Amino acid sequence: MIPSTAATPLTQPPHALAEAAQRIMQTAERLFAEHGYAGVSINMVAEQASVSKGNIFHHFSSKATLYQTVLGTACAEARTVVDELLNRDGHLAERLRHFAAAHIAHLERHYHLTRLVQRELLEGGVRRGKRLAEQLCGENFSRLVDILRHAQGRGELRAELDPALIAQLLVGTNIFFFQGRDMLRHFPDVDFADDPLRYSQMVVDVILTGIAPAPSRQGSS
Amino acid sequence: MIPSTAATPLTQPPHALAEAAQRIMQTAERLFAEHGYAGVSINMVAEQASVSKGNIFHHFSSKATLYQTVLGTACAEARTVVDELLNRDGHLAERLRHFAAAHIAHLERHYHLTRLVQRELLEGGVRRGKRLAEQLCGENFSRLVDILRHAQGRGELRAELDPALIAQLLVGTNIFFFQGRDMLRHFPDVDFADDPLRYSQMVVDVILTGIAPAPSRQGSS
DNA sequence: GTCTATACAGGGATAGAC
DNA sequence: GTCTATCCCTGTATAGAC
Repeated sequence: MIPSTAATPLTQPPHALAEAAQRIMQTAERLFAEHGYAGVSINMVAEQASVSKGNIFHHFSSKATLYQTVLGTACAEARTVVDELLNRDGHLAERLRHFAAAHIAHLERHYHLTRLVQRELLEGGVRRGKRLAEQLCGENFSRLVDILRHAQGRGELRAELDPALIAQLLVGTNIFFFQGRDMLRHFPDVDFADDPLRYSQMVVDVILTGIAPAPSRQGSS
Repeated sequence: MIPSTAATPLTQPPHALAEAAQRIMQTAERLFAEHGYAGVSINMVAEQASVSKGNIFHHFSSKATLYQTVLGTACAEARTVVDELLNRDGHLAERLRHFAAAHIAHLERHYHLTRLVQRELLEGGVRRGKRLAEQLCGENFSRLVDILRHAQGRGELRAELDPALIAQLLVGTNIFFFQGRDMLRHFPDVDFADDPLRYSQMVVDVILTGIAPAPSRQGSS
């Protein structure tokens, strides 16, 4: 259970942070992602960041503050990356393919952050879910929905579909890939567990055209 | 970090368990699901299950054993439920609709278990991922894949698609729904966060027919 | 089988020297 | 700004009474 440290702003640019503080944060990000909040001790962080325990409390007033700072800066980073890849035009199919590819690549590149967010979703409950919604994903999600809605206006997306659902589907399938990966590897039927990009392109393909055979439509890709 | 307690059999029918032990397990299931392994103390369990701390160690030799026993019996339960709903015939579309509805209802009914498995996926790493794959989901997943493969043979499913991917998509979207729910509630664009059944039916609809408008196809449903 | 008492380790956090 | 020493609490686990 993470005690709420008043209303610390979630986003906090790393301006002029002592190098020790940055090492602490990098280590903490990794450890929190791997073991969860309760599973990480300050001792662990101190050891692996090669700083003293007291030093951590000097930079971050408590364990909870450290956690929230880590989550916040990591979120800020994600926002800038995801932000730019929504600005792009062309036909919806191409844009979604590109988005999915860039998105899953980003998730893999920053897999510590990915796991951290997955954990936060799981542990955060409604209160911290709101925080995430407003400060991490809200903007990105809204833009994705907007794009889909406009495409719908142009007739590139079935009118009766909820754009928000499609957005959730696009993002969720990618995120969940990494969550199920360790299990998927052990399913003999699955051969895409080690190829995120291929996975995401296949998913987009299904989302675009469905699974039923459509003899009267030109094959995509 | 959960120490591995040798090779305890994961499935363990609750035959002739003292009622105290059952209370302990129920409480533990809930607490582990909510707070994760490291976030739960034996004191907490003892308190909320109204048994003494020592009594827990009498029934379960350690915290790790308690956790694995909880996970194991919960898994066994899930297996029997999911098992039966794959036996059903008719057109693929109808079967999948039925499956998705029953599946998401099951996940909601047993949401402690759902969260527990989500956590296990997240924290388990490759080793425990294998365990989950073999003992919890393996059978069910294989059967789902088989059904899809047969449907593919009958031409109800595009030939170039990987059945395992579709299976992962069906199951994953439902599981992820509950994970993202607390965040989804706060997105103004989202109105399905409180209606799992509707969500799952919309998802199946997309998976079946895709998002692109298809004037030349009869509407399903 | 169940509970009480207790040993022992490790956690978060603080005070104060350098 | 950084580290050492230390406090106090909580957690796991055991021994033994009922």
